[in-house]
Amino acid sequence: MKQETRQEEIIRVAAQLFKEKGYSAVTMRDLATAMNIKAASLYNHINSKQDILESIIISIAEKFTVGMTSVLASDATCIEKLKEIIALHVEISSQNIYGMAALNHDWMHLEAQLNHYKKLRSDYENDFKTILIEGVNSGEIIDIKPDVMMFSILTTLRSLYLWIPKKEDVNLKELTNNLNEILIKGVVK
Amino acid sequence: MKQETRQEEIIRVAAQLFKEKGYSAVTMRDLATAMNIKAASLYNHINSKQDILESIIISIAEKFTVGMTSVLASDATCIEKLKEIIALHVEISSQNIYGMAALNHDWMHLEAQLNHYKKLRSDYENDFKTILIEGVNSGEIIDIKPDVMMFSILTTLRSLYLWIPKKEDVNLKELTNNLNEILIKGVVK
DNA sequence: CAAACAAACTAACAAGTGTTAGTTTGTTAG
DNA sequence: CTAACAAACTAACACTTGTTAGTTTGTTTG
Repeated sequence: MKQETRQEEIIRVAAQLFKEKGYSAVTMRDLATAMNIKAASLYNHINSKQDILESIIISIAEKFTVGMTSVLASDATCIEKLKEIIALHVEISSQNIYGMAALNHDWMHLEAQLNHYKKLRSDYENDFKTILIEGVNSGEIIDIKPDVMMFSILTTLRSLYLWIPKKEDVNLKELTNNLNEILIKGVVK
Repeated sequence: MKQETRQEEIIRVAAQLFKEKGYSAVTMRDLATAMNIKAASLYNHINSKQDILESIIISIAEKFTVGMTSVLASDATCIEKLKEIIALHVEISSQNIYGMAALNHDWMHLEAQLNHYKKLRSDYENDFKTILIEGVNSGEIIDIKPDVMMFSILTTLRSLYLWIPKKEDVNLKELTNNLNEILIKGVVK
């Protein structure tokens, strides 16, 4: 277990605060209080409030990009690729609960990195859609607008952070299995 | 078509701004600029920034409560009740796209009405879960944790505002049908 | 011991915040 | 015409914001 630097600690605590109130509503004094120091002291470790947001969001967004690249590379069936994506979201969300909140709620407050983030996101969505379209063409998947399917599945996966149990891995495996059932086969018996 | 009062106009424009940047990041001067007046002039029509947020969120939350009450009253099957809930979300979301953004992102910035909102939300979720549990008991619905099913379906429905087409009603009917398929029967063929 | 460093501090700033007070303007009703 | 009113304005307030400058404190290293 690598020791956390003071900077990483600040970013981690900031993400927790961002989850509760959002980036804009969290002040540097709030963050300092949570760290038990004064606001000015934060600047010994970080460059700006904006930098904190960038660190949180971009690092997670890039994890998704890496994960999607590996899903695309596999020669699994479309349904299996979907399951891999579901597992990817459960994995990343469970390990970055607070960061996922910032990614979902506060990406629009990015400045220098806004376009970078947007590109990562739209590439990800395009890859996702491509997988679905292949499934439709091969007959694996129902012939409904891929946009709607992607939206439906992806918004559920993106909201996992709101809901995921911080408990043991057992529950995460079970959650993944349940999501596989629900998102792919639906809820009807 | 009832004429919109100046106050309603301010609240409508505020909701649009809130959708883009969130409640905290929108200043009264931003809102005033969007209305082509000075910030102080807003206060001839509204009491406070907080009041605007309350108007937006509570009015929509209560629409959902009313809708759920009517779903519960029907003697339809569980699957049909689910479809009614889906239709309810498409209806309310399409008519309150900006307001839904505030409801989803900024409810935590409510002050006096925070507890009221939370109660409406948890009652709604309990009613939703009750419907699912009935479906599981009657064998209509797969036997997976109702919490996970509710979470999965409800987060998709709650995010509709991000995605709904502002186009014609035809598309809304089609969207509703597609969501019925995807959320209930899944995407697999 | 002395030098170096990490990490805290106090004090302050310029800009921005929601909001109030009091006033002006133009339109509507008696 | 005048009284009433809706709706805008200017000016200002007390407070909060992110951030900088310069300093102090305690620990680690040569």
